[in-house]
Amino acid sequence: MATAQEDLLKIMTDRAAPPGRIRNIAELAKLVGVSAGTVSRALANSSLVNQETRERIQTLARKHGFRPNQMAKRLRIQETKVIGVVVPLGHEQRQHLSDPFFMAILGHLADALTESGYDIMLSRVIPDAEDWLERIVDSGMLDGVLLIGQSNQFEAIERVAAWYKPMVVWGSHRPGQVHCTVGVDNRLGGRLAGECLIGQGRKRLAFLGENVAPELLERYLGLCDAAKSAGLAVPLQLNTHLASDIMADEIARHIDRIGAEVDGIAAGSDLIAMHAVRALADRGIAVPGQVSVTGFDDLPLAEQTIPRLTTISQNIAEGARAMVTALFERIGGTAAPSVEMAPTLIRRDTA
Amino acid sequence: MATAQEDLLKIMTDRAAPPGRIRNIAELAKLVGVSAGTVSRALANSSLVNQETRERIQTLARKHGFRPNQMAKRLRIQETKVIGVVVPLGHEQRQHLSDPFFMAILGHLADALTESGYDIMLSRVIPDAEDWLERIVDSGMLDGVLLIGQSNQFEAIERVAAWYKPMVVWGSHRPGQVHCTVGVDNRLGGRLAGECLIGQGRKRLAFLGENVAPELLERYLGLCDAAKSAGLAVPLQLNTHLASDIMADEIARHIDRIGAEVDGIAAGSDLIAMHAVRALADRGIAVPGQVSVTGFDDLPLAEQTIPRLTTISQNIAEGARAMVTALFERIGGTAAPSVEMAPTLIRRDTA
DNA sequence: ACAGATACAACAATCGATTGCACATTTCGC
DNA sequence: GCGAAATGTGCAATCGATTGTTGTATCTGT
Repeated sequence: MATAQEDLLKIMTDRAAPPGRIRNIAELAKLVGVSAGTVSRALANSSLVNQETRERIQTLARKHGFRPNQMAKRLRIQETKVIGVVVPLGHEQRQHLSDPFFMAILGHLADALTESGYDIMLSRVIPDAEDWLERIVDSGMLDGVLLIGQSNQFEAIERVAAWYKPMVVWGSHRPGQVHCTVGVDNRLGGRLAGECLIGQGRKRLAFLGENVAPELLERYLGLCDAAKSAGLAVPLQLNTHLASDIMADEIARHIDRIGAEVDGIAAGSDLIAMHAVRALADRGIAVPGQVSVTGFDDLPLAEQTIPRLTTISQNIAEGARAMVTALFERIGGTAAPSVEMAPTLIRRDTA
Repeated sequence: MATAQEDLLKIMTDRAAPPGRIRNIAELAKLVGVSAGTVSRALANSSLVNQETRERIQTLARKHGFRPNQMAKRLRIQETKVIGVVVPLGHEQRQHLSDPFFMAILGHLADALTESGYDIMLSRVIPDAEDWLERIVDSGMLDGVLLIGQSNQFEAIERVAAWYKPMVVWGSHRPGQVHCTVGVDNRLGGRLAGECLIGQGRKRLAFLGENVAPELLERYLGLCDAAKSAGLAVPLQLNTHLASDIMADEIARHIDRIGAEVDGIAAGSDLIAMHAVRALADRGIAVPGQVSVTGFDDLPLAEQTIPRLTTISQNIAEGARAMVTALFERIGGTAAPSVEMAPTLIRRDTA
């Protein structure tokens, strides 16, 4: 006696396999009256099989809604047409995948990859295990890997890059590194931000961000460069987490604490800048009247805030294209080099 | 004589397979001196194989950095542990994957799915071919599918849902539909927005959005309900595209055209609302002084704009969880029903 | 009419893992 | 010391497609 649950399951299973449904090439072959090999070739439109038979097979396949199993195909072909897009969250486990910078670049990557017939496998990895990257790269499911950000995993990335070539990383390029990166010159970017602030007559600078991820560290160093050139004191370094929910509070506390000590803030990202502007506005501090603020990234939303964000542009679209191009070259066997793009200052309303 | 290119290729290939590298279970088996089956069981930590042998195999595997090919495993197991997350862009081909609403929900889905040990395959589909969804569902690569939005593909979704059960869709629920949706009551949401505007004394309402996707249409109808109840004229329906770059211009033009005719704007999404506020501010029209604006979605950034957006909250996090829960039930064989969540008004600064 | 070329299609190996079944070796009870 | 149970391992089939090789008609030219 079947239970209601079993009945339901049965119904669902039956539906999932309606009477005429063909599950694999062998079944279709039997139906048509040819061998599996011929069906395979026919579906691939190979000229090795008679035009007439080919069409007969194709229409029958269409009629029954048959599509060859990709898993099997890819196992055989040894090519998956899947690219892994990975966000390592080493130092910042609470950072969310919905981080706007990540999402912006993911969008462009998705566009570029789908156009080339690749699928995207998304992983948000918290590198708890030592071999997190090896596990991804070695899974046999991916033709290549794109890493968004280096986090604090520089060594792990280098280790894998030594033998796994089809991998491109968004981030900073250190001299002598093995892995292929695409990114902007973060130090120059930081310097541009600093020069912009200094150009507005700001003298007491601060950097709002963190110093674990190499990218952000470099931005801070660039800011220091600018301050030094102008004969100003070393800018403050204020740490914030990158998870959007706690970031707001942290920034608010920073603002409360530093108060009038600072008149120019270079934020590590647009998101951080937005929170800072928000916190300043809440306290009646005019931006850019009393304090100037710069962002970093030039996300689409930097233009939509009120006031509009002055920021350092990363040209994310171009960066994504560069990553994909480099990756394809590497999949093809060419040792594509790293790309470093020049950041530009986008002057809007906050500085 | 090898060319430089070939040399490079050779070097890279060699590196990709360092001397001691094990490529499959058979090789490892030979190395250990047991059969492939035993290795497979050992790596799965099966108690069927002697503790000692098991450990020997495991340490050897670790030493050589061997990891079984997932593609082969999944083909055999008939379970992929991959969920497809698909954005159909039927009526709005230019809409970008980086649409903030999509990104927000994707982030939460990614969190929920990775926690349960599933990978995510991302597809941004422009449904040109009739059978786009069949192709995805039938690829044999996915254990289940999550669709973000129905676009104008209601029929295609219904057709597939008739036989493919492990699929959950974010969107509106029409009476009698087969496919399982999770979403808010969009009509009620529209009504709430309308009531909010009317409560501020607004009398000449407009809806900014489009009327092709069922979700947005329902929001407009809800707004109409509110207007009718209050004895006001039928609200204007102003179409905009959803691609962020053209949206800005379109909205600006709408604002220029309707000018003083309208004093309350219910936007179809937070993004649209932000652009509207921006356009109004650019023209010196005070928000909410002269015109009130409501958004829809309650994205994280709705709270970060200045002024903060008054909006209808979708509770995206909860929605994402509901989608994943329903999907898992369906994968397990239970016919999980649709979920309709209640939207709530979040009163901030723009209305 | 016959050697040789051409066109199709079947056969079987292969991709790399999993797993039911059979078989061999201990271990144990009595 | 013998049969039964327990334990551990190997063999071979299987998942579903692709593709090199082989084999058989059919066709071409002379």
